[in-house]
Amino acid sequence: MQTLKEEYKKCQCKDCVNISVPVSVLTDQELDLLCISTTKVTFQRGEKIIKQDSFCQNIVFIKSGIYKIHQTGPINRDEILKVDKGPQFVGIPDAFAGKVHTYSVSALTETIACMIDFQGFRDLIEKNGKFSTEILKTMSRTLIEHYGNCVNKIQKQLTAFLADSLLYFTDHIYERDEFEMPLTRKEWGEFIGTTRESVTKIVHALIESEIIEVNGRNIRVINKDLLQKISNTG
DNA sequence: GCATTAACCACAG
DNA sequence: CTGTGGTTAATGC
Repeated sequence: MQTLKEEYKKCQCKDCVNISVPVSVLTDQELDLLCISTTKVTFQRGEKIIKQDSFCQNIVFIKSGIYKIHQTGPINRDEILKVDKGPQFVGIPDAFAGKVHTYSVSALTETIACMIDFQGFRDLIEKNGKFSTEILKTMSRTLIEHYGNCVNKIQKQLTAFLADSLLYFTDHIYERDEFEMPLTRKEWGEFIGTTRESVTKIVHALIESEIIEVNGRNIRVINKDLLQKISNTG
């Protein structure tokens, strides 16, 4: 019987440095429930955290690391729907919508993920209204983001949308103007809905215009104002 | 018509 | 995995 007690002792959710807003409103008892339902796993770049078309058993809290959410479409082509970094929940919509994952989540850098058993998670949703509200808030935010992103993608020309992606990496992901692009050219193309060849060509045009400097995976934005302008003017 | 945008293809580091 | 160049199709003056 020491097992259960040990489990409780080992519970780290309470002291997690990446604790999310929803989890911060849980009671001690509920935190224990969360811990029992959670297993921490580390993923290397390229490894799938959630696999499209697989049985949906848990939702995932990305503790740290950069990941992509991607879906294989009807013509066997992968489209990257979102790139983001922890801390963040992923996979919640699938878990509540059906039994099967409709998209994959893969690590782009080393990623620490907390795999949370769906039953346990659902118990918390049903038990704690404040927790549910916070989860609903984060889900709403990402949904609105997706709407905006979708319209951008359709209306903007490629150069503008690629500029968007650069600004997304500098301002949101890395919060600095020089960074190491976690996507290959092919993935970058999948991210903005184009081919790797087009990415190469546009990137070169931006280098020519002295808007960015590129050294392999290393990218440095040197004229953000102009980049912003390109992003705005379709 | 002519120019621009971007996909597709093939070949080469 | 990337870069390059040629070709092709669609769209817009």
